[in-house]
Order: sequence, then structure tokens, then C-alpha cells
Amino acid sequence: MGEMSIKHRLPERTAPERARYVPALRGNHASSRRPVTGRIETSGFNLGYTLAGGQVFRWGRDVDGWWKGVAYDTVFHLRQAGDTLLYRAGASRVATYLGEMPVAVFLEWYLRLKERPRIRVPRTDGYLRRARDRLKGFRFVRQMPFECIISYILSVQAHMNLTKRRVNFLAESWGREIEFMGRKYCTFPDPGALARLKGPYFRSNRFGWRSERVAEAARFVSGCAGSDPGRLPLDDWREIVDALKKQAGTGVGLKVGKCIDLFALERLDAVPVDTWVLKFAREWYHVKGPDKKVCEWAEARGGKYAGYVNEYLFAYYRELNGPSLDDRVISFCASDAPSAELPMLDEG
DNA sequence: GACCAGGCCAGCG
DNA sequence: CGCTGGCATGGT
Repeated sequence: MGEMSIKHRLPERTAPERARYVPALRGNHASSRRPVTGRIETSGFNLGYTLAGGQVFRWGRDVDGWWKGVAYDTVFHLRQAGDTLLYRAGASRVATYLGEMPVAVFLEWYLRLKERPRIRVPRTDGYLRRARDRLKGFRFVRQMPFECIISYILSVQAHMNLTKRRVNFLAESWGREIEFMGRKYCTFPDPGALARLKGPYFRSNRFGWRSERVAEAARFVSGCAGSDPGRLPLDDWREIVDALKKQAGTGVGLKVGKCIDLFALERLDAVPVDTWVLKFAREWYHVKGPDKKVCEWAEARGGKYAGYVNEYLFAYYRELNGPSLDDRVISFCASDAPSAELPMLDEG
């Protein structure tokens, strides 16, 4: 079994290109100290649904029951026991595009713990009612804009698992190492770091035809974002992404653009239309046509929380018709056990 | 060994 | 505009 998983890993980074880039230290210098631990009381929140929903690529469920991941250059271990969210963090403060926050405040913001997405469910729509009830407690995570941009460009026509591997490959190759509880993690690289890489680099690492697009997008964003992209305000990110959408060749079309809007730019009315959305739109609602038309239909119908409406239906349809998502992250979780056999949440 | 995957894009009508 | 194929790679 061990040899099997090795075979499926991406090749190691090529040494010469690595040597040219030395990541600048930013933010959390305190991360080498002991973990910052605590607990947060929540209500109506479900950590498992939130982190396994398929939005994020750098979180995984480990055999010890903890969700482990890196967000905003900080390592987190999270688990939910009833309505209590337990955390261990690599720093006491976390830098975001809104400024620095104490870790508990950050988690409340990142996971939208206080958000109550109230969607309108037509009395006649049994699918939506069941879908919403099925995913109670799910929240969209506030992803780091640049990480989100690159991740979703890489996600095009690729399974989640492969996308996770590619995203983590970039982090391990070009991010900054963080040690946390005896284990190495990596931050997601800055635009400047990826902007130095060209198409052939990604080609040689088997990114396929996403290669030129990632390179082009990173170069474009790096050119806009300036010297301190970590603190660029949200409005600037919105401008950058809107410009990116108009720039052909960056891999940001309708679907990827909507993913970034929804997952990183606070546009909860955005609906990414993928193959699954096309299917349930056709089968359940008799809406056909090109992606653009289905997107307009879904956004008009869902209103300001159209993104949540879509996510509920997406998850429900996939649960009925598609393969289940693997919620591990290979690089964080050593076990080769199928994720279905990993311990789930500590309820009660 | 087909066939498809959380699309995008250039090249056509 | 809207439609179609080609695109690299890995999984089933």
C-alpha cells in the first residue's frame, strides 16, 4: 500500500529553480512556540460539513480525529465536540486583509461561525428543503484570495484529490515552512513567488494544460498586487479578479471566476456552474442551456445567498449521484486508511 | 482501453 | 453572440 501512494504523488520540485527564490518572512514569527489552544462555543455550526464540502484544498481529517490545515500562513488543528469548537493554533494572532486578529476572532471570521444564511425555500421545492436540511451547519470559508485564485485555476477538469495534491505541491515547493507540534507544514506562496515560474516548469511537474494558465495568472496578479499582497484590502482583490476575468489565457472563466467571488471575495450571491450543477438544474428544475444561462437562472433565483442555495443542492445531488469526497489531505495525514474509516466528529 | 473529471479558450457559424 | 473540439493528466 505504501508504494502505491508514493507512485501517485507529484514529482519532487526541481532544485535549481527552488534555489533562486527565498521567501520573505512575514507575519507570524511566534509560530515556533507552543500551540495556542482554546475553545469557542458555537451554535448551528458543523465543522465537518464546512471543511469537507470541497471548497478548501489545504485541510484534512487526520486519524486522531483532528482537522488539520493551513490558513492565512498559520497552522490550525480543529475539532468539534457538540457545540464546542476546540482549536490549537500556530500563532496567537493571524494577519488577514482586514488586519491582524486574535486567533479566536480569526476563527469566528474565517469559519463564519456567527453567520446564519437564511435562504428562501419555495413551498413546492422538496429538493431544496431536503438539501438544506441535509447540510445544516455548513459555512463557506473565507479563503485567502490568491490561494483561492490559483487553487481553482488548477481545479479545472481535475478531481479534488489531484487538485489538492497540486496545491500542496506548490505550498511545499514555494511556501514558507512552519513547524507545528513536531510536524512541518507550509504556507501558500505569495504571488511574487509563483510569478517567477513559467509554463514549462508547471508542465514538467505534470500540471497539464493548466500550466500556462497558472503561470500567466500568477504573473498578472503579482503585477497588480504590489509588494505586500498579504495586506491588500478586499476591494483591491475584487478589482484584480475582475480584471483577471477579462484577461483570456489566465484560466479564469465563468466558473472559476464565480468560485473566487464566492469563496474569497465575499460575493455570496455568486453561483459557480460546474457539471454537477448543470445536471441537477436539468434533472430537478428542467433548466437547460449553456453555463451562462444556468448561472443567471441560479443567481436570480437564489438572491443574495444564491451561493448557499447552490451549495446545498450541489452537495445533495452529489451525495445521491456522485462519488464521495475524500476529506484527507495527503501531505498532512499519514494514514492510508480510506477517509470513510477515519473517526468523524465527537458528537455530544 | 475507453471514458470522464467541480472548464477554458480559440475558431468557427 | 452560441456552439464545438482540443486541451494533459489521472482515476475508474
